[in-house]
Amino acid sequence: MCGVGDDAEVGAGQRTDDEGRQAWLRGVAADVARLDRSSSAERAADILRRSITEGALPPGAQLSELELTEVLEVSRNTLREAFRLLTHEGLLVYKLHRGVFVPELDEHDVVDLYRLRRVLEVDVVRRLGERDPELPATRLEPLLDDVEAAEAAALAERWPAVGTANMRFHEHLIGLADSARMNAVTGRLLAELRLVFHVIATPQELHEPYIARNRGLFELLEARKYEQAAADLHQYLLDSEQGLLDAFRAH
Amino acid sequence: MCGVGDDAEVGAGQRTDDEGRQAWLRGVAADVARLDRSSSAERAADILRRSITEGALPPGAQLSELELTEVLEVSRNTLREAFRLLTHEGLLVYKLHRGVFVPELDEHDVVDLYRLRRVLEVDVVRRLGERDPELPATRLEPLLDDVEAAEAAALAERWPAVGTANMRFHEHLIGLADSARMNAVTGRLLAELRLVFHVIATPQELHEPYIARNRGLFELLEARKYEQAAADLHQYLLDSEQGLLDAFRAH
DNA sequence: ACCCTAGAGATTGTTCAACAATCCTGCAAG
DNA sequence: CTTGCAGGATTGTTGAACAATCTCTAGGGT
Repeated sequence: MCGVGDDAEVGAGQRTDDEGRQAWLRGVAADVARLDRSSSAERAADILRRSITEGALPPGAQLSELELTEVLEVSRNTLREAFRLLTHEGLLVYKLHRGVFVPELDEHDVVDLYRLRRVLEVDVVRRLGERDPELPATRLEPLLDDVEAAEAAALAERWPAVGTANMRFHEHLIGLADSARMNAVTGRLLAELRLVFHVIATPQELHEPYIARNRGLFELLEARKYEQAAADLHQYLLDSEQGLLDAFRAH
Repeated sequence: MCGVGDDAEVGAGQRTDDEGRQAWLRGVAADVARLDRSSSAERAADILRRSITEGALPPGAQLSELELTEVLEVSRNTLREAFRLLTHEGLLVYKLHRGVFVPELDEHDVVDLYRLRRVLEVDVVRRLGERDPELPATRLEPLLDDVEAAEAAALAERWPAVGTANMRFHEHLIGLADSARMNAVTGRLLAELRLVFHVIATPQELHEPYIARNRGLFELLEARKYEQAAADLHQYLLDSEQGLLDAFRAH
């Protein structure tokens, strides 16, 4: 999920026939990379990642090496490699000679995370207008999918699912910039944010207001009103930050 | 260098006597942390990091496990842990079942890196004006130190040293935002950029023009002309990017 | 009753040796 | 020229062992 297929980057720009072939090649390459990845360590990391992001391992929890080697059926060395992977995604922290823990983020971290979010997301949207080939409509499709997924999950009152759909929306938003490094930063950023969500008791109030705002944002992008979209997004993120901080102070 | 002493953050603001003591305590704590940290793995990573940033290990080079365990006198597992550390700093890349390599960045990467640089640095400078307590003059001292270091190194015609001083300048610039995550992102970003410098044959033309511009930037900050500083910095980074790309195309 | 110190037990940090899986090289066959 | 197949080298993973450090508890001193 983090840095597997980043080095493909084919230098496009040929006949449409070749382009189709290139796309197919990239697809296959991505599939292969997904199958034969570092296996044990990454597989263990995948399981732990899900446990953390889904809240099974709450912030503050310690991860015992001995215990997890038995559960995950990997050796201690491999497990420690998985720990390192997650550490650099911000999902675990090492305390020397004491072990690994799920980090406990505080209000200061929320402010820090949103500072970075605002800078990146607002800039991406604002500069969408200056792109050389006008943004093709197909690029916006993933965003629409996320909006609709959030709306559907809200109808079913599955609020955690709403949260992940909202996050995917912002991930895809950053993706429009075609910047591998922005994607990486955003990936880690949202992972940390997810950590914050789990100490909040009321997921509904936290996520529900932003379903409609995401759709509004999508429509502005579709209409190519990038400046207004950027302004909206800026206020959106300020509100979201404030909501999180308020929920935090309610312990 | 990446995630060791991030959790210190002493809540400053006392009498000058206490402040001196606090600073001293922090210094000692940092030294201790530097000594007894994860030891083997981080120590090995330090050596490798220097070898890479100083160009002894050029982009494209493969790092053999067997060879390095003998040179660094650590076990293979510890060495692999060091590899992981450097991988997430962007100084190494893993290729499954093939080993670790010093990444070879291309023009596309340069564009990507500068895209992110511009967003972050320009935003930091622009928002310096809105801070609650006006920026104390002492916060700018590290920047002045870097400017003077670059000027001194230029007089001695030590161009690589000029490059590192310039980078420190930008690192300290980002530091003014007091954002742990921006600092982390910038650290990795500049490390990757340093990688690019090593494939360039002419360090002088690359670094010299920016010594004076750094001083100009510093003076604008000192005069609290943040908007103009941001505009200057934006153009500065565009020029720097163009210079790098030109040097690149000269093979 | 309180503080400090020492030591036992548990956990992590590191090393070593071995085996399995995969990649690269060169060569022979079609 | 391409394809298929050894053989050697390198990486991926394991398990056991020992050293270093932390935590917790019990005991002595004030």
